[in-house]
Amino acid sequence: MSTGQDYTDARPLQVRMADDLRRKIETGELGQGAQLPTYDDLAREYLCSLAVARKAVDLLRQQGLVITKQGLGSFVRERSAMVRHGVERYARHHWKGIEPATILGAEATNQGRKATRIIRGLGVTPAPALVAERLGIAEGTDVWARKRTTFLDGRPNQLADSYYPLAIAQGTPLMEEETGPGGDFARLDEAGHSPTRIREEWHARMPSGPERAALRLPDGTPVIDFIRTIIDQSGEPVEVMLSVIAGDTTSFIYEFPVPD
Amino acid sequence: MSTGQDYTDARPLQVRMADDLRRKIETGELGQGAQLPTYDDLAREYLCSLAVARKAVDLLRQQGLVITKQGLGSFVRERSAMVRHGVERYARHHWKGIEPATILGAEATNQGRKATRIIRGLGVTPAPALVAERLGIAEGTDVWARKRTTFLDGRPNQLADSYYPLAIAQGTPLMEEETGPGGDFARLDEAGHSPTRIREEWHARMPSGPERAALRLPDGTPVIDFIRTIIDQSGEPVEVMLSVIAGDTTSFIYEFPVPD
DNA sequence: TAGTGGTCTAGACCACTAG
DNA sequence: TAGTGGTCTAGACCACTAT
Repeated sequence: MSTGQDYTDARPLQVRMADDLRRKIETGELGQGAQLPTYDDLAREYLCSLAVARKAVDLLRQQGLVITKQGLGSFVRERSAMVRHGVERYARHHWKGIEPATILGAEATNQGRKATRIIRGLGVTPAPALVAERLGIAEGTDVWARKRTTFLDGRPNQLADSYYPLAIAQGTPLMEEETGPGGDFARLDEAGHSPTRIREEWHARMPSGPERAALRLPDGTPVIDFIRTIIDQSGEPVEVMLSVIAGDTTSFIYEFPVPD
Repeated sequence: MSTGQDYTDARPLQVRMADDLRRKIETGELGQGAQLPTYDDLAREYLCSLAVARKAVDLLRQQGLVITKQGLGSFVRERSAMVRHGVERYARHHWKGIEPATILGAEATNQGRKATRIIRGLGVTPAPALVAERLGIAEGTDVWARKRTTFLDGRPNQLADSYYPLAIAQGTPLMEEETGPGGDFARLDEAGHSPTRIREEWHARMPSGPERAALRLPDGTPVIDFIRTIIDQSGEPVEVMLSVIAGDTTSFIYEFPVPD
């Protein structure tokens, strides 16, 4: 066969084609950004129908290796620059220092990126179950919600919804669009609830259709379901953030002592 | 139209069908494990070809919402039980206590799961770049590698490759198949390199074909690329573990104080 | 306009499962 | 055996991009 395939290989043709292409990508024969053969070329080369050639490329798209552009072609996906989220991003001096900034803003700047954000919603809402559990209140209790989308260098990378007990947010800039220098951490601190401990819980999953659209995710890109709880000096949970984070532009680093 | 679709909806039919099905899953009309309509049913209902019905279900598979079983049907995917990895799993008393166990073993037992593992490889190997950087040695320097696959309740959930500087592993049970009670943490401790700090770095991505096969991952399941560095009492890195973790059975929890 | 990927049809035949 | 999903063919036509 012209492809050099072992004819005893019983795998479906579309899988063999995908593996051949994947090998070329991994060896660098097809470098980042390089154009793949067109569907027509693949169909000719492998003596198959267009549908099969398409399916082969689809398999690679689902692995996040390839992107397709209508009218242009299929291309080896380029690795996105990642923001690294470290424990250090929460350090007091970032939000309580000489020139206090938001957590994300300071971190992005440190890594040469630009963070922006829009407010998607602001108001009283019944606490979702995940929030209620962590705030120690009944599901459906009214809480203050602050929903926003954050962007890195113009690309959306996070759908972040923060929830505060009403008694804590009441009368503070947490209820405003702009929370001011130091962001929510500084405002909680001023309100007598100094952020003292952080709990982060997460797992990875594939995005739903609407999430893919909202985060403008390429094919084959997972998201992180992320829950952050801020705990104050008396051990009280004062904010729960539910966040969906674009998986291709985000990495995390934790460093901590071995517990006893 | 029989489906109640707005005829001005310009989205492709396959997408509308997928969204209809997704809505039924999210509202619970199609509960976990419930069978979806067959491709034939869908094609009849939406007056489309089988290929389009198939594509609609494919979209949901890629989101991890649906699994298909040849000869049986398509089903709403059931949420897998997750192991929660917390900072506490590294606690000294787990590997240095009365009845020392492996980190993973102790954690699984606590959560009512059963952890097993096989050794995939054991021997001297040139250090990969990711390892060399973190051990502070030149890429390609010989190190001791210990590659294993871990299982939870019989399902593979992690491809974990640990690398040790030769001088540290030499003459210790780290070179054996069985590292004994307390695992590698206890052996490092005995060798004068007490695990003192942990650094964990990770991001999410889609698995390659071989990884999907090795971890027996359903469609639409991401993996976590996970790098763990163990640092001893003098600040020296003594082990780097490169791991690929099944995303659908793993969640993480970190809790830590806000740094100054 | 030519060339690319995207959607869709109308089939054929194979592989697997349950009864 | 009947019914399901999986692979594949051989087209048609649309949407988008570059020139």
